[in-house]
Amino acid sequence: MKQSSIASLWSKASKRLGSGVAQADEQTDSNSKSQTLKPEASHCKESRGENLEAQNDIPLSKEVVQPREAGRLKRLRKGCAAAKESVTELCLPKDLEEDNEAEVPVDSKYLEDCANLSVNGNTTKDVCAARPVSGAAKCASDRETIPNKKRHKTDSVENDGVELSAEFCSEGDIAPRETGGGLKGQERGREDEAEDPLPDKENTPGEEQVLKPRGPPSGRGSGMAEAVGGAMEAFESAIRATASRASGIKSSKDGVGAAALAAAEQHKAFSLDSYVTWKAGAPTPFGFLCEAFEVVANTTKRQEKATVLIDAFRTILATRPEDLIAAVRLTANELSPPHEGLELGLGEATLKDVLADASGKTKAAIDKQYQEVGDLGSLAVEVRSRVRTLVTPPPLTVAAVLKSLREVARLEGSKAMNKKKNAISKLLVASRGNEAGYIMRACEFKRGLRIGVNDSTLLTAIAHAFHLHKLGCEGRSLADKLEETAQAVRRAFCECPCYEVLIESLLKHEISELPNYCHLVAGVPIKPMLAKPTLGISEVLDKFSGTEFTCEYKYDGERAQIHIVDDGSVQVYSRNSENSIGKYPDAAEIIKKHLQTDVKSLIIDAEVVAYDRKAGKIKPFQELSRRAKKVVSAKDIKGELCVFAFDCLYFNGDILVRKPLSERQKALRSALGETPGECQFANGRVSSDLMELQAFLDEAVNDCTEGLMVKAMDATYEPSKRSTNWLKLKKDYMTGAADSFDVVPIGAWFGKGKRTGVYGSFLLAIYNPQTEEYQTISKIGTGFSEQQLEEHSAKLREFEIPGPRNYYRYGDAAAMQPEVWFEAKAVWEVKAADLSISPMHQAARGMVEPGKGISIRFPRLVRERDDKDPEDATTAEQVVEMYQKQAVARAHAKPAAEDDDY
DNA sequence: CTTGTCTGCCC
DNA sequence: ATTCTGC
DNA sequence: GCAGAATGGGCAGACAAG
Repeated sequence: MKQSSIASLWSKASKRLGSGVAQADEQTDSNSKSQTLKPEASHCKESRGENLEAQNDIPLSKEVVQPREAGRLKRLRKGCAAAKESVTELCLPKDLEEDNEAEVPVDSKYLEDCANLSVNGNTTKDVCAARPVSGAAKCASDRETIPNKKRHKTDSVENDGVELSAEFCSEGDIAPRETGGGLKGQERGREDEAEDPLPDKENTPGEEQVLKPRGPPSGRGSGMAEAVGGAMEAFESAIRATASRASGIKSSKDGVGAAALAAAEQHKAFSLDSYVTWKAGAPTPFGFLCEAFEVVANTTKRQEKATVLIDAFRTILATRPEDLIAAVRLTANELSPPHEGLELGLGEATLKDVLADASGKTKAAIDKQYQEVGDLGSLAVEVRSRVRTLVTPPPLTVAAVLKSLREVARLEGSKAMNKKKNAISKLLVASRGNEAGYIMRACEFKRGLRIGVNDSTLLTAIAHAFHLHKLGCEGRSLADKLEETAQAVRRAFCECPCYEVLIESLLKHEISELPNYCHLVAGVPIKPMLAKPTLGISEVLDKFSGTEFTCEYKYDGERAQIHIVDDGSVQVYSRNSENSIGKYPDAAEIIKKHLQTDVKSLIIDAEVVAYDRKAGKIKPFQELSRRAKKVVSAKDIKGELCVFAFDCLYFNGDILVRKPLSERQKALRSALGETPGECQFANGRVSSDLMELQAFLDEAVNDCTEGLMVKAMDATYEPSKRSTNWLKLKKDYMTGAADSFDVVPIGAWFGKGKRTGVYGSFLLAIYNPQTEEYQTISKIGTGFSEQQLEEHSAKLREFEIPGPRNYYRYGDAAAMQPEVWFEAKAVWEVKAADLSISPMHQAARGMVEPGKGISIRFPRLVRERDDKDPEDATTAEQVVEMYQKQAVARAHAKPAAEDDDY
């Protein structure tokens, strides 16, 4: 049985159904409606109703849990109550009824997947396969080598294989747990906290005893499903207890001090038994991770979030260390390291389709519910909770979920969307409790998991978990040691941003050896250093007073980290570590051509910019973005470019990241030569004189760049950090220096996540007195404080009209149809960086380019203009004027090569 | 075949 | 990209 | 100040729909 995970069943079913995948898929589609699930049995109704009642008040995450106004909460309740009326049915993919085997979480295919994520020749394979050496880890993992393995496997077959094929109502078991996971659970958590602020070391004894079905399986009956149901309650309570203990920690002003110390104390109370309620060594249940997510999502305290994750990871380390990579991947909300380029290919629209299909509701109904709930995750949980499945597949495991998602990502070709949708439905069908929600969120890569955890927090948790697991809580200054490990792990990840490599190294080797296995190397992109926005030259001088600094042009192109690997090959990586060699083969050639003779390996940081060599001028960003992403031959390349290099991170085996900028600049100049218009060093100047800097900034803007980057000469390169050692200075940050517009909000979209219940974005229009039209110029969604957003939402609600006025001009694409229309009343001042010819927006339509309007780049709200009427809004003519001014400025720019005057 | 929608990734 | 917010 | 989560325009590419 090579692949028996839930996801792989699809392909098996395909084979059964027909000779080819595509054909099978068609059949699946046409059959799916007839595979409708049994309507809920009437005897279940009551309990389900209760369940719903409770659940309505229990959104998945904190954003929804804590609406800022009572009104919003009311709306939410109302929405859910309405939804409750509807009949639901779940349409299962045809093959599911036979999907009753145990999942095999770490099978050979999975190991292959790991191996494919090789970095730098080091595959993950050996490590995945290798057994952890360290003490506690020994107890767990190997089904092959660990003595009690055989028993486990047998159990697993019995439980998963036989029992689950029988029809039974697992929801009955799961439902109360969901209730616990939601609002009631929260209240309970708070009570615990209040009554029992000091943790008792035994960890919620009563509940735990009841809920912990360890030891031999309790017969073939409830099997795995029940075990996991029980387990979820158990680790839920344990995790909550952890969280509430951690919440007692007070942060202190003196740095690492009190908070970290208190947290360190907490770690000593960690008890594996309170978490592990599934079979020792068995695959880590996905529900376990979701429960941790839930608790993490429900606190805003960073320390508390970390503690919960640390406990979860420690548990995995102690029971099934090979699951940690998958758990971390899911927590990081990535399918693979970014440079692997694996994409899910599912977004909001398609996921809503999945929910519509699964619930038997119309898309419109789902839309409406989504609008009220503001989160596809909670929506999925809700949908799943009142659907009864004929057959309940075995519980999901962490490894199986990740594997499924990766398989979804690999699906392509005609009908791919249907296949993807089916695969997701299958996961949803197999989900219990809040799992459906996190499956959904895992699919929303754009938005992330939204539990308040990103790389930085995650890395800390990984570091602490490994430290505690391997080295225990011993030592006098645990907090300091933990912090030390965290720093080492963060640094390792910065230089080698691949969780697979990181975790394997930590599993396989001593923590202290991490730098030997996880370090900067040509061929693996590192996270680029970022800059802080600043409001003006005086702020820059202020921040850098006393330090030497340099100013460089901030070119408006695409960030490119260019690697020369030892074998002479060249790679180009984007700001987000995507491999973009396909888009910039010419940049790679240019760099090759400019290498000095003794360059063996190199990593430079640069901006590639669209360029007109004949005119010797920089072209706008939009030109660059028109390039094909995958150039087949040199003739496909659209437009010339110039590489503006500004940093050097690695040179002939020397890791320069930790050296000061001054030194890195020298290295850069010794590694590369210059040719104007092909390969240049960023135009820079060293000065601390306000007037001189002002002049340089003006020059930069005149030369078609965005402004200046200001960098401390003695600073190291801080990967992925938006450091105050790099400041960016753009004209549009400075009040008065930016283009601003007085615009009229004529429509809006409902907000998601923490903006649930208010509008999330607005459609803005300028006024055209000639045509007497309001013409859209952009949407806007930033620049509001929460309070402003509430106020504006409330005010505009009064101006709501059923449809657009006939004097509104807006694009006819779906994305340009607001969910709500307004009378043209309010006037807002909006700031922007640039104007562009727009395929969507209608401002000054036809006045610059036939059939096209004008739009703005980086729009943000400045303030409301109470003093203006809508007819006083910026006019089409004024927009054209601004656009022309910008175009003329570009036309008059000096050739860039000529100002390289230093 | 063309056209429109969705997604991901640049900024 | 820009911006706001709780820690 | 950090870390996280809201949100923008616009492009290419992949599919779906017609």
